[in-house]
Amino acid sequence: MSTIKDVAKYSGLSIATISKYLNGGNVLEENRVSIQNAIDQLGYKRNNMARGLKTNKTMTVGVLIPTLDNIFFTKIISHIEDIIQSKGYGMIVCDFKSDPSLERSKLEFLIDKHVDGIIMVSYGGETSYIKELIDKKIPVVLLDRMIKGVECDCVLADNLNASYQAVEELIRRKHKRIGIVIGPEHAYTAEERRKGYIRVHQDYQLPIDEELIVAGDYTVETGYKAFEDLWQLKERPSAIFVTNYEMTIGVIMAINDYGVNIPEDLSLIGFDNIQMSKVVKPALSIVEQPMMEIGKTAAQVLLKRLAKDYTDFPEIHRLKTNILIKASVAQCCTENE
Amino acid sequence: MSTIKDVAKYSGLSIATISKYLNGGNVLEENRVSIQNAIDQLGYKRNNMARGLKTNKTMTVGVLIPTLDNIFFTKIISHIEDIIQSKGYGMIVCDFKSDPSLERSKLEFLIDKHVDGIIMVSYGGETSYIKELIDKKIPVVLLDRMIKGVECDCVLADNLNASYQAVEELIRRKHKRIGIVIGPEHAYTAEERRKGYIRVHQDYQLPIDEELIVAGDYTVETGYKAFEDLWQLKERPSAIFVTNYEMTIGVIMAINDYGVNIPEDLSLIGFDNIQMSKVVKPALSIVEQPMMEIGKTAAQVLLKRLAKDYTDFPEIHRLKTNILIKASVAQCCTENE
DNA sequence: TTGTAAGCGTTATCAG
DNA sequence: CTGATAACGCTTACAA
Repeated sequence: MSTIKDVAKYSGLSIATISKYLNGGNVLEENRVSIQNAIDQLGYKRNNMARGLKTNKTMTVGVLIPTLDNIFFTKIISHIEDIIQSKGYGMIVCDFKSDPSLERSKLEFLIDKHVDGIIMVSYGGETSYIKELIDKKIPVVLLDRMIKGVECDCVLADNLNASYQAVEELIRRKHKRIGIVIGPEHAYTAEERRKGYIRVHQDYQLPIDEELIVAGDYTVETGYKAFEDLWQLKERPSAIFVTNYEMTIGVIMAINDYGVNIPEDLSLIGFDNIQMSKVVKPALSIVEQPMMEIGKTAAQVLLKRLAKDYTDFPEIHRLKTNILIKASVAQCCTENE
Repeated sequence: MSTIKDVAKYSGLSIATISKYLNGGNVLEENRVSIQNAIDQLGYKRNNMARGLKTNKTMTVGVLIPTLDNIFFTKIISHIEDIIQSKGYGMIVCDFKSDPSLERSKLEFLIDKHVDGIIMVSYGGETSYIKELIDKKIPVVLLDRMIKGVECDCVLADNLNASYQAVEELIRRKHKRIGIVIGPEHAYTAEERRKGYIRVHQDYQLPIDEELIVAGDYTVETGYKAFEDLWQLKERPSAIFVTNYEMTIGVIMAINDYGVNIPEDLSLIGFDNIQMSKVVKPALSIVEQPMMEIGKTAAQVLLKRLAKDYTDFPEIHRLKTNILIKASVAQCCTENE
């Protein structure tokens, strides 16, 4: 591997001049040519480690997500990669197996790797993490969930309205007993989605039966179980809204096992995976989060901070979701009225 | 951030001694204690960039996959991350949007980032890439597909036997006209799966009708279209084997649209996504690739090379697939006999 | 505009 | 076992 020194020798100029050229400084046209020629001949490539040592930049951003098994997150980071790579940044990916206790050590790993910035979704929600990062002057963008009591850039879906709209579609179709499968109690997303459920009931002056609100922990298994809980109620719901992808799968598995007919016996709205919605029969209605927009926005905000632009800090982007109503939703059966 | 220098001052020892301690050299017990104490007090963390400049290692490995939208690849890299991180390596992820023309530039990006090793799945299959890497002494492990004419470590599923077994299950159930939806012509995986299909037909002395072999390009759309092609045949197949996940989705969508009953009208075996197989009705039979094993094995082989251990080079790991027969497969309808 | 030279924080060689 | 000291390849004052 050739170095600047080699290029200097080859072109008969000094190291400093080469460096200046490399960094876009002013160099005599004549010299530009001979430097570029030397670079081409030698196949010179700048050594990013040496550069980083000097500039204290690695040109990498850390991406910390709960799991790589979930298309919601991988779609997002796919778009993050697009954006940051166009600016020369690489993306070091860590997942913490959805285990908040791993979150900490993975974050530390990223910091040890001297990433220039971090995009993360936090399950732990500990404010101390972020404060530390801010101390170290490492820009952070939070994804999917805010952390209470911390000033931090954040990009997420408008979960409250997503939930509101989904349930509203059901209410408009005369459903009165609407089950909702939400996430774990401490999760920000779950709280928002619960609020949406409650608000739309209030707005339409429908009673709220706490029995109909079942919490899972965003896994397939708890989705399955949540359905069972709802289905064994004395007064069954006539519709169910499931608030994440994994639990939607669990619910559908349970529905198949219990021989429930969709939408005759039950209307169903799921979450997040547009592909699956087309594969199951009847076609599944879903609430779709704007993964691409989330990823791109997060990357752009981080890039902005990386460029030392701290205007509008903290930026909170609450992106609109999209709802697709398909055959899995029908007018409510009269028996429930 | 404190440096070795600070630790040296604090402990009253020299930089060289601290460095030796840090790298596991022999240091007087007395000094060990005071060094460690200094480190703790100062919160010293080794600067990996400076270290890398010296050792010419970044402690990162590049991972290049066709797309982050595909659970097959993301599951694999999730396990890669597990293994390499336990050895202190970070993972820089790039996807090339399934576009072979992007493959090259992404690979270059990774090289520019000075990754210590690379795990990649190549669609382009250009031997020059790999040769370059070998020139640069960067270990590479190929995933999912071999590249003809290149000596390189490689980890993949035993596609030929996977295909053989799936079709064999169908043959055992008296199917005689078995459609197969394979990948694009130049793809290694597609060729292997085609070979399996042909070999099992030969072994069971069944005629091969080329009409029944339809190539897609591993996308949902071509899966849909492949089904249409098969279904409009004068003599329809009584069973279909689809050889990747995306195309399986496409086929199921088409099956739903065409109102085909599974397994009465058609037996079906899909590929790769175990979750989906449980969600659709009737339960889908699938061939499952051992993603975890693929990821872990690839990471281990790379780690071995990174440790300068070149025994058994090149290692080819052809991992066994698993076949799950569920309700989507039935005995052949008599009408086709 | 160009060149000299001093670091950035490590590792590694070689005396002591 | 320990400590000066010279790299590693680059950026950046500062001087010419």
